[in-house]
Amino acid sequence: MNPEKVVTRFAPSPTGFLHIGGVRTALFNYLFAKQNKGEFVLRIEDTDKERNKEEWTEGLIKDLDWLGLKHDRFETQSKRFEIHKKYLQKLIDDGYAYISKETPTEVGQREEVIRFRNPNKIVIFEDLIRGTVSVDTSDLNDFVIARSLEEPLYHLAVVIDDFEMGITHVIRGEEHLSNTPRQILIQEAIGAPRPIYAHMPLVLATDRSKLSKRIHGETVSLTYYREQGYLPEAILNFVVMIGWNSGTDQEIFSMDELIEQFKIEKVQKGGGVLNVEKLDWINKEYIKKLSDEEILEQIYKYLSKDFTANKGIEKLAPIVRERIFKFSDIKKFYNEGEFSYYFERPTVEKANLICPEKLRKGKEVTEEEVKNNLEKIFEFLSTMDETDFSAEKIKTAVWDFATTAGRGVVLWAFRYALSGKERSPDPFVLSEFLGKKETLERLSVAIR
RNA sequence: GGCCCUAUCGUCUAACGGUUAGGACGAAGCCUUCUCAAGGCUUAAAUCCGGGUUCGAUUCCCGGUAGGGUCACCA
Repeated sequence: MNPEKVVTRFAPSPTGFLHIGGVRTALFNYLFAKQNKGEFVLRIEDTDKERNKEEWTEGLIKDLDWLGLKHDRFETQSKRFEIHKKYLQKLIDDGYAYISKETPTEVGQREEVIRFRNPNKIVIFEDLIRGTVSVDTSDLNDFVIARSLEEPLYHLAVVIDDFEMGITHVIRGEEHLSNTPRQILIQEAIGAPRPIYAHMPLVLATDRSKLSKRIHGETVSLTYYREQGYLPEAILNFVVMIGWNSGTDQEIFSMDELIEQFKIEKVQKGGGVLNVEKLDWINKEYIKKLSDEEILEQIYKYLSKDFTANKGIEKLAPIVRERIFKFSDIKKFYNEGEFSYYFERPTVEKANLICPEKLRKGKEVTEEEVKNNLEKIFEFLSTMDETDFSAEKIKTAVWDFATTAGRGVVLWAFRYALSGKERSPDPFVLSEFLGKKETLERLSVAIR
């Protein structure tokens, strides 16, 4: 048994929305902690007073909560400046750091800062993902670790907090790889043990550059995906697949499966491009598992009251579920008129009742013929029981005739008469949806 | 530019040094109850280049090339 309890942390700075790459970092930390029965700490790194905003912190917490990545402990770095100060003073007293006179070159810069006395050595560390990394710290110079005793900077605060919070594994993005040597230097100066590092490959944009809010816009924030109607499970599932795989053909994982199967050693070294089409596919896989009620809830959310007030709206749920990749597609389909014919009579162009050439199998089809076919269907359906007007029953009633007369020709006209669309669900599903009375009326309109 | 990291289909990725280089998304085509969706099947599609090591390199080593990250009194 491991005598030391695993503690990981996700340490964002509250300077903006949670980034999709941040989602992945948080997830990896979460998974690693959970699979080792450890602790997952959320630490807000807000030492930069200029750029931080309280609202971003709230957003971060909400986002993580929505994703279901619950933290076991919450810390705020800025509240710990007394502790940082204590260490800083000790570093100075021990000669590891010194107060340095400066000539400010930018506004806000101080005339005195605290610099770390660089021992100029070669730092070698083991990375769980990358293996041995070796860096000569000489060219780092005596870097600044605090603006003053009360104002610690990132590197110092991180090292002290990781130490004091008992962080055993630092799992973070590759952009921090080059920060690690100087953090190790500080660690050694304060006598802190070295955590185990794991630097994850970056999530890349289509052009293979690092995904950044500034360059790639809103599509990097979690908020965007939530608003688009992606499920949190799907986002997590998608993001974990960038840079990691189970070694099997499995692609859809529940959180429990991830906690069990995730292996940090199997994480890829190279960065991975965010592929929205794959996200769509994964999301659809999750949507398929949703109940009618859950789908209906989204229909209410994305569509106007006028529309959702229609009687029978709940029957739309199974149809919608089959067609959408993400919930915002509901709105999109609505705008494209995909739902119009369920509650409103469509306009039927006589010429369109004749199916496209491909489906006619070389035969000529006249309007007269189509009209006769529809009359036949009308007759079949007229004899049916109004209370047992199911897709299955309707199909049975019409099937033999359609087969004899030519399915393409008959069914196209039947479907088009009901929907007025070249694309729509099949005529049986539509008939059931509309009910006997409305179905017959639409048929007679088309015949007339 | 210095330092660091990386390199298999368009994308995400499999492959004890020995495979017809596998899967998934996407694309194309076919089938399934007409269209769309779903489902099934099929096809196209990759080891960056050059040297080694080895009987044999996608795999190990070196070099090149390309890409990325990072070089703050931000995190």
